[in-house]
Amino acid sequence: MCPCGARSVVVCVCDQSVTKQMKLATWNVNSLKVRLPHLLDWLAQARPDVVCLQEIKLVDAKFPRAELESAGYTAVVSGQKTYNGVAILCRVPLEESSTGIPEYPDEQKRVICATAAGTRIVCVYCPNGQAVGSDKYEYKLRWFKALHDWLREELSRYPRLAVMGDFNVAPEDRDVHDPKVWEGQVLVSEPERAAFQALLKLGLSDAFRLFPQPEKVFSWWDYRMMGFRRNAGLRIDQILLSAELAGQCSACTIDKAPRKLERPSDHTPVVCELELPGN
DNA sequence: ATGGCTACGATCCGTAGA
Repeated sequence: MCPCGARSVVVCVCDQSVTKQMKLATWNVNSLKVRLPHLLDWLAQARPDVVCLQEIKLVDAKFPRAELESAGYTAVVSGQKTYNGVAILCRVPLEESSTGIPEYPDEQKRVICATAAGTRIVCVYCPNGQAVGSDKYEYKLRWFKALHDWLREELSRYPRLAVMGDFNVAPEDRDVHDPKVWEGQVLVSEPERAAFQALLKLGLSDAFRLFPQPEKVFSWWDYRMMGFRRNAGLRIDQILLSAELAGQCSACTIDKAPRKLERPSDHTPVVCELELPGN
């Protein structure tokens, strides 16, 4: 909005200022090969400026670069066959991109970051953890510690920082359709929630909780047991914003529409809007 | 009875996801 009161303008005729919006999104697509038609439709409809993708499940050579370029997006990719794989799509050029957590060697492609118009974007696909106490659960907790220590550095370097992705943690009971059923399970266990809270303590805000929200809004629903129809979901996909970006955030929503389509991903996009000061 | 989908890469079942 322009200070003169005009809404939804990039350049207002009142000439008092220039207002720019930046729309950020994250979506675990669970196979980019299968979901490409959904993604292209959603990009055309939602028109986000930056999109973080997780579980693309294909190698860089098979990334559908041409189709996404035709849709107006450049991309940086860290792909992997069958499992994991992340990418960032952007309507303006991406700079300073890198992959993985520095000093945390990992075969699994879970992290990619880049700078878009002066805003640092970190795309994460955090480990699932499989079951509390399993080897994969221990890996998840170690991985979160490495992410935490790295993000501390990244925040000091980039005051305009957004960490977006599938965190595989439902931060609070209100992010869980049935907390009794899930109590102590992977994705909601106390050590996982503590690891998520430690990220917030670095000075990041869960954008979704910056605003009043309806109850029982989730970002993932199990394919089984008619999870979506029963709204038996979890909010495990988040957008974390540094203080500077949180101050510019005007909305954060979860778009359920793609989850209603034929052959959907089990996750649906999380979106936030930034109001950038002009001039 | 502890399942139930979905994607993938390998077969016609196992692994993984969450």
